[in-house]
Amino acid sequence: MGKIDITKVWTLNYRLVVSVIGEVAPALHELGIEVKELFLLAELDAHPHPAALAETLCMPKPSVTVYVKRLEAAELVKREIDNADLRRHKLSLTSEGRKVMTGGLALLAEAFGQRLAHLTATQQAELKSLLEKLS
Amino acid sequence: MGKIDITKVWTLNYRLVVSVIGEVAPALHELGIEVKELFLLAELDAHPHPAALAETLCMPKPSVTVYVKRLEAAELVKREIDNADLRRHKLSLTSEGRKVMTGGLALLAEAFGQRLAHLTATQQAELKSLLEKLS
DNA sequence: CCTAATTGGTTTAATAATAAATTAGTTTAT
DNA sequence: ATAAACTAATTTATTATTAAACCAATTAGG
Repeated sequence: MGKIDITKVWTLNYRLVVSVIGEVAPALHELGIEVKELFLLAELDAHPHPAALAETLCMPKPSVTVYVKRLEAAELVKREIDNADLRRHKLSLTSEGRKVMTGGLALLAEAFGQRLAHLTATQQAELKSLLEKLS
Repeated sequence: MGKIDITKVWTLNYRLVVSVIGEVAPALHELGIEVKELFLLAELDAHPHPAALAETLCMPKPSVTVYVKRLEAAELVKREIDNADLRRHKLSLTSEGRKVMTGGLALLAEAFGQRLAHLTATQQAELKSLLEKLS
């Protein structure tokens, strides 16, 4: 069992990710959101404050500001002051926002699922387990 | 063996990718290149024409134009007319460009390798094999 | 209590990325 | 030959992203 080529593994995975994103982007655009906005919506329940979203999504805070502004203008996200800490903005999905998030994740799952379909159920579970160990 | 949650697998993997990129970006910047420029350099031997790079890297052609211009200005890439098809630009790494590419990939391998180190050699090989099936 | 240091978020100013239109060269079919 | 269709790459004009500087609220230490 020789050492694996790290760069090769990286490249395989990176291409997988960018190609799925490229595939899904036009359909998301129909839904009215950008790819990163979907990722933000998807994390909103778990991380309802801009700073936490920036941290989780590995993006700069000003980017979160911009996305949240747009999503708020589109009435997919609601912003309130957090009474526990008046600096914070407590974000939440509107019901329309939740619908768009669900629909967007379905599109993503469809595109990524087409790739995963090349694996057996056991292999899919194995992949998930390996990725969990990498976190 | 129930069905796996596709979105969960996606999220695990997406975060892995963006966090490795975020980790490597500052070091690459020291080297004088951006992350995507490294990916472009790394594909240059295999795909020496802009259109092929755009296709392989899933990026629009004008982006390739911009990156190649910068890399050429930095003397990391050389551009020639392809005598077999005069519309084409045949790109190649300069010796400095190859050095930078090698150094950049080493930084990437270091960062990604730290994650992979959470897996045994067998698991790493398994991951590689699964990703190959997904291509 | 104050003041300094931190944290949360935004704004501004600048750079990065890209869609749409364009130019240059090639191929195909008369 | 030559017009039409096609392919490679670039340019232009616009939008997206972000670093740096900022303001407001909070917390920690005298």
